[in-house]
Amino acid sequence: MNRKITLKQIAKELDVSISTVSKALKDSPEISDDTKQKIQAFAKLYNYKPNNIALSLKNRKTNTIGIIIPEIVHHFFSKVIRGVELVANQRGYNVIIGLSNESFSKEVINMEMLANGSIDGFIISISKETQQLQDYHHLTATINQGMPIVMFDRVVSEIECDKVIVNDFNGAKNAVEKLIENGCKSIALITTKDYVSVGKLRTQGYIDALSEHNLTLESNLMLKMDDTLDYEEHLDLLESEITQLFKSNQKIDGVFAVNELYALSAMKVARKLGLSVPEDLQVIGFTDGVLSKHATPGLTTVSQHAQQMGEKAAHLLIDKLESENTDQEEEYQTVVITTDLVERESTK
Amino acid sequence: MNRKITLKQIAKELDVSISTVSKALKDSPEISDDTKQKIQAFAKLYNYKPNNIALSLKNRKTNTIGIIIPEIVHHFFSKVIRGVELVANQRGYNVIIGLSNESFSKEVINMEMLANGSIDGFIISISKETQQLQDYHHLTATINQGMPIVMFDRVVSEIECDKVIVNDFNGAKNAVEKLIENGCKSIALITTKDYVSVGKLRTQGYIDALSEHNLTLESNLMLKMDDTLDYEEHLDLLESEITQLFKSNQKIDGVFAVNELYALSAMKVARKLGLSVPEDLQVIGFTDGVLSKHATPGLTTVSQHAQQMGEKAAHLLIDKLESENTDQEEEYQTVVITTDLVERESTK
DNA sequence: TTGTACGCGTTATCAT
DNA sequence: ATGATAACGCGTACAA
Repeated sequence: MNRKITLKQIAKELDVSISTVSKALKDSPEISDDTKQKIQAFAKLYNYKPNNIALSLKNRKTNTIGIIIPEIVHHFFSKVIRGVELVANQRGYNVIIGLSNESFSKEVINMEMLANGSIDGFIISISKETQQLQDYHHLTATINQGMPIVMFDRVVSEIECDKVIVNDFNGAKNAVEKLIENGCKSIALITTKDYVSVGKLRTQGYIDALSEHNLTLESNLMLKMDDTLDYEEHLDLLESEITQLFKSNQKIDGVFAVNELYALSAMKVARKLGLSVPEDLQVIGFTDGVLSKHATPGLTTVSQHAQQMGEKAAHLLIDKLESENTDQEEEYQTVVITTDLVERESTK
Repeated sequence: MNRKITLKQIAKELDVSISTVSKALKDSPEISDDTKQKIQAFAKLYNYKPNNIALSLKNRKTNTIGIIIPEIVHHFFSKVIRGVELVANQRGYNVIIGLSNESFSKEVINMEMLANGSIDGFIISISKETQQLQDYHHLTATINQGMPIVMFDRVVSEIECDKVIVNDFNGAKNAVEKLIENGCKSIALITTKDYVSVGKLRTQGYIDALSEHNLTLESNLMLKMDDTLDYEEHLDLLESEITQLFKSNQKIDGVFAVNELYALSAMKVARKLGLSVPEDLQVIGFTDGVLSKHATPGLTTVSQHAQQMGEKAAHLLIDKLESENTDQEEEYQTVVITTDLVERESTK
């Protein structure tokens, strides 16, 4: 068991001072070639590596970024993490994760835990509960401590910081316009309750698309699901509500859903009711998931480019961290990632 | 901008010594109630929290565990992470992630980066490339440094450490036996090349099940895919190979696949060839993914309980970390998580 | 050319 | 009851 070796131990072993060792290891011209060689050889032999914690303490910089997300078992978020990790690694940073599990208190606790020196900055997408409570004191507190934050996807206008979002409004609008172009006359919307920021924007895109094409907005074509239930419960309720929706509005020939699960459920219910997709009913979902690709028929989706969002968020954060010498110019930017419509078999 | 306050600053502000502040904040009986109150109130006001990095340095303990995985955009691994994070948080630890992206060198670099003081121990599932190269020096080096490792899923017998695995052999065997019970006479296997440890074990389970039930093992019913290609390429090749398999062996009435993608592809190809599942062909896949549940028909699977694996791995690691006072009794355990057969519509 | 001293923030031990 | 000091591991300004 060869515990990690320290400068001190090398110094003692070679009978020189600690600073001599330190300098020798970074090839300082102050040290004679002789001793340099001796020390470097010894260090190599014992595989010396400086201790990160000591460096962090000394430099007041951990080279670690924290990412706080509501859920990790979710394609969108895991892709974002991949993007963050990719860029972080390239630029010499580590990534530490905190899961809020959609809970406000876990989000707060997690952030406080990490903010006490463990990391240099946050990348965060807030929990549903936080969005409902509209309590952002933990975010402002963190920012006030001089720790930069980058928010992504679920973003809050009250907080001043860098943000990375998707053009939810336009993405949704384009999707609905696609349905209209494809001949749909009666398009249903399946969305979440309004407090979820992204759901709201996508709903607005749907509304605008309809009105711009002179289609009347019918409130009974808009299904708003409560997504605070657990998965199974949610799924059951979802299917019964969609069944209800289709049965009481037989003219429906298009569906726009704000996420993958809703879109898939719509297709499933359609099949049960004997409607064929895309002939009788065309479906588009907003998502970056795997299910769409493997569904039958393949689901046409609005792709969110999650990994790209993660990459951009990481760049923004690290840029801020590494320019923090020149403070005062508190210029925050909001980067909008453009969505793409990925056409599969659920549309004509 | 209220930067984080330190003991030193409090001491200066209240005109006492640093150690007085430190003691007062932990309610030491050495300090008079008067000063304690004063100091505690002040600390509360400025929201004092001890700096984690300083504590880590002093205690030589970071209370952080590192998890190294090949890929995060994968249901199995993200569920494992969720399990690890859950337990880690409960027990006062943070989690830092490193992605190897199935590359040996990235795995090594990541581990070295974290091993220099950033974390107390590792939870790891090694990359395919590492399995191929059979180079485990980074693992032994880490262990020799006194840093505990827990391996999960993709495990190596040459390395002595705690391990968490799934009963790949039995899970596969049970699945194939299920097919046999359901009347299948000619069961195909879709698996990976042999160097992937889990694929090997599952293949062995298939072989044993057949031989125990006196079914002859036919090598042309065993399709071994090379999974080092990229996703799209892999998928295309997969489908053509499966098509080939089905066409040249028309008697096939059952398929056991070592992962979700292979099973789904089998169903897809079957549909194209006009075979109906489960009437003409029954399919079971080894997986913990989302696709199975939402496939049509729903795919019967061998569930791996990924989250439970993560939880167990975290407990093992933390147990070891917190008992390390009493060394010498180097007792390592291998925990086997039992798989379940989740029956859906792809079997009778 | 090498070594000493200090500081990063904290706690524990040992004075006063 | 309070304070000074050392130590965790490192780097660097300054002294020898």
